[in-house]
Amino acid sequence: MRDTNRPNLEDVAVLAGVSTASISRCINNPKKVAEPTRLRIQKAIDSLGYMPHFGGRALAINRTNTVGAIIPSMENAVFASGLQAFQETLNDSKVTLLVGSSNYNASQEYDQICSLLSQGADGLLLIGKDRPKKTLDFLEKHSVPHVLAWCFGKNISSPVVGFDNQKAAQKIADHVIALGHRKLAIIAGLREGNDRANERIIGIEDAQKTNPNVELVAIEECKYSFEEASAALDRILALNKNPTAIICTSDVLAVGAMLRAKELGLSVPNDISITGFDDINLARVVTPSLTTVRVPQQEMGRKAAEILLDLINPNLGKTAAQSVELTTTIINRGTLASR
Amino acid sequence: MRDTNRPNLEDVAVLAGVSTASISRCINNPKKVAEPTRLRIQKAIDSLGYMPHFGGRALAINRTNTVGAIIPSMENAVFASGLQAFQETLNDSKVTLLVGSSNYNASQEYDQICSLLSQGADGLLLIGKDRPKKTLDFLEKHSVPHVLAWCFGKNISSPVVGFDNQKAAQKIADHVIALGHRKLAIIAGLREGNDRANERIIGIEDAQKTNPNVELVAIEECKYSFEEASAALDRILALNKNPTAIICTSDVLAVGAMLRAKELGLSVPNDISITGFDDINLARVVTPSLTTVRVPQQEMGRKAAEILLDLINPNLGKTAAQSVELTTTIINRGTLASR
DNA sequence: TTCCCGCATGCAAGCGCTTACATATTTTAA
DNA sequence: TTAAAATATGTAAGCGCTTGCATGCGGGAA
Repeated sequence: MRDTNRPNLEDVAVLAGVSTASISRCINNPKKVAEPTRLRIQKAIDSLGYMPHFGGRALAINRTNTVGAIIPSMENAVFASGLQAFQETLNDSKVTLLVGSSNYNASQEYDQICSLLSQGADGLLLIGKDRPKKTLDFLEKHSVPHVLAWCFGKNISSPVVGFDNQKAAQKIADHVIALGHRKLAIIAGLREGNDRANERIIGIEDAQKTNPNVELVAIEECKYSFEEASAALDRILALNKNPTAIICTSDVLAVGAMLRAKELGLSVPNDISITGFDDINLARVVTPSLTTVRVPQQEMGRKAAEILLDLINPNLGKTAAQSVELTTTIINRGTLASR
Repeated sequence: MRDTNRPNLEDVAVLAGVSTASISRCINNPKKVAEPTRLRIQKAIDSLGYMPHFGGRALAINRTNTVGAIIPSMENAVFASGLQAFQETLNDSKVTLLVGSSNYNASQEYDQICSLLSQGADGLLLIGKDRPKKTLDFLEKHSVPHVLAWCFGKNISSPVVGFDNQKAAQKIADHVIALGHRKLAIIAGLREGNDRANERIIGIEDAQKTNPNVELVAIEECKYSFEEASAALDRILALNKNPTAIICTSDVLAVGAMLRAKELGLSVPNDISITGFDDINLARVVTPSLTTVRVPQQEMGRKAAEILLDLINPNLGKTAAQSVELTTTIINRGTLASR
């Protein structure tokens, strides 16, 4: 079904009085075509407003210069700036980014993977390292170039760029404990299919275990929204165990808890300390501002792009794509007091 | 260059013992193929892990079932939930979304448009209505189906779904004035190439003009970041004109100003009132929470998707794609006091 | 029995682009 | 001046998929 509206190589060729091959060369490898011809071709292209047809090219070279990223959610800004950096780095190499979101759901992620690959994605950025065998097999079977981000670990067969969630969580918990807190509670994202949430919880538990006089009075899981975090705080308080600090595995949760604490007339951090995770914009804005864990978002995005590009372009002697571990930093602000 | 890794229709056809045509039909129009055959084909597809090749299909039907959206920025959450709704609505129709960002820059937007169309986008979502003639001509020349969002207006040749920024800004300004404020200042985004910022300023000016005893002491433009808004507030205060209310054309700016006011020991809203625009998450979180203008983000996203889908699928007698005007609401919270 | 109709399937062209190979032209070296 | 090499351009096949048309088959009506 020829689209008469859209000019194709043929049209340009006729107008420029050369063959389609020359046009193609002129576009992809200008030095292979003589100067005067190139000028003539360029003029024809401009006057027709010609744009190469993506599908045609994809078919011919079996490559799309497109990669996909599947993030759990676009809602909270957790992945935004990492993704932005990812995209910018790709753009520098003229690679386009396709974004999908999985809604923290493994089967939706699987569907998105299929969809993005059908779309022709040459490679994929995925968040986290735990996924169902089905997904893993699929990636393997089709030998899909991919990078995992927002996590780290040995013995992962895919290249990874991120940080050790468990250690990072342990670090902030240790910090809280060092300040004298002895009764802690956790508000975390749903662990199901979310290794980051899971590892962060484990990290906090690790910290508790190495300090026998520290008690972990509650672990509440909920979705990443203010409302759910509010409710989680209510549940924790209803236990009457009086934790002095709530360690949240995400800033969104921490802020939700803060909002609720304020409603209840509890002072943060005097009555109760709260810590976050991620250091998104929100953290700077609440009062008092949130003590949290800064995650190297931009660096992850950039690095992940570099690795993925390496993976896709069987490279000019460049070093093979390597996993990289980045570090997190505790950002001390106003929601964590000593006891 | 045959990719031997990836199975194609031929492979499936051989395995299932039918022709490629049947496979194709089975995928696109299952009822055209007999039950037993379909089962056989399905089995072959599954066992091979076959996925249709996007480029091949795009070439054959001249359609990609992909649309592009170009938003000014991913940074602040201004467009996030609108985009999310847009995407979800598209997904329901099995259409994929490609996202680009223009960085509030007309020429970057132009490049993105080219890039997305090259990628085969069947249609485009664009933010705002003012753009250079070059861009307009391009869209026209290639008769690109597109929808504009986040704005409204008569005499726009493209379908639009959004609200009247000028009226909305006038409304909040009127509201501020009705509360007794007589000296106002504005912190706005950069007008250059940003019709929303521009119209919002004009709307505030309109309100001022119809109230002769109201003075507009300063209009400061800056980028959408806390830091820039802080600086803008400093510049306004340095004028020593003592405005009692700062009307900001975005929540990000308002929050930036609030943060700075707090640093300066100014109480909001007692010493100075501040209003925002957009009603993003941030607005609920600051203390006091931000009085702002709620923008029907989700509805815009959804509607825009519906219209775009209409435009792309020359439709089954459905009504032609129509512009729709949505309304904004003033959300009274804690940063606006009466005088 | 004959004829026709509808259904399931196959055949093959063509969508726009790239590229190996062939051909024509120019440059260089001897 | 001539042969060889380098350069510029054209020819045509093929990438994977869809679809109009042709074919074959079985069942009902006459």
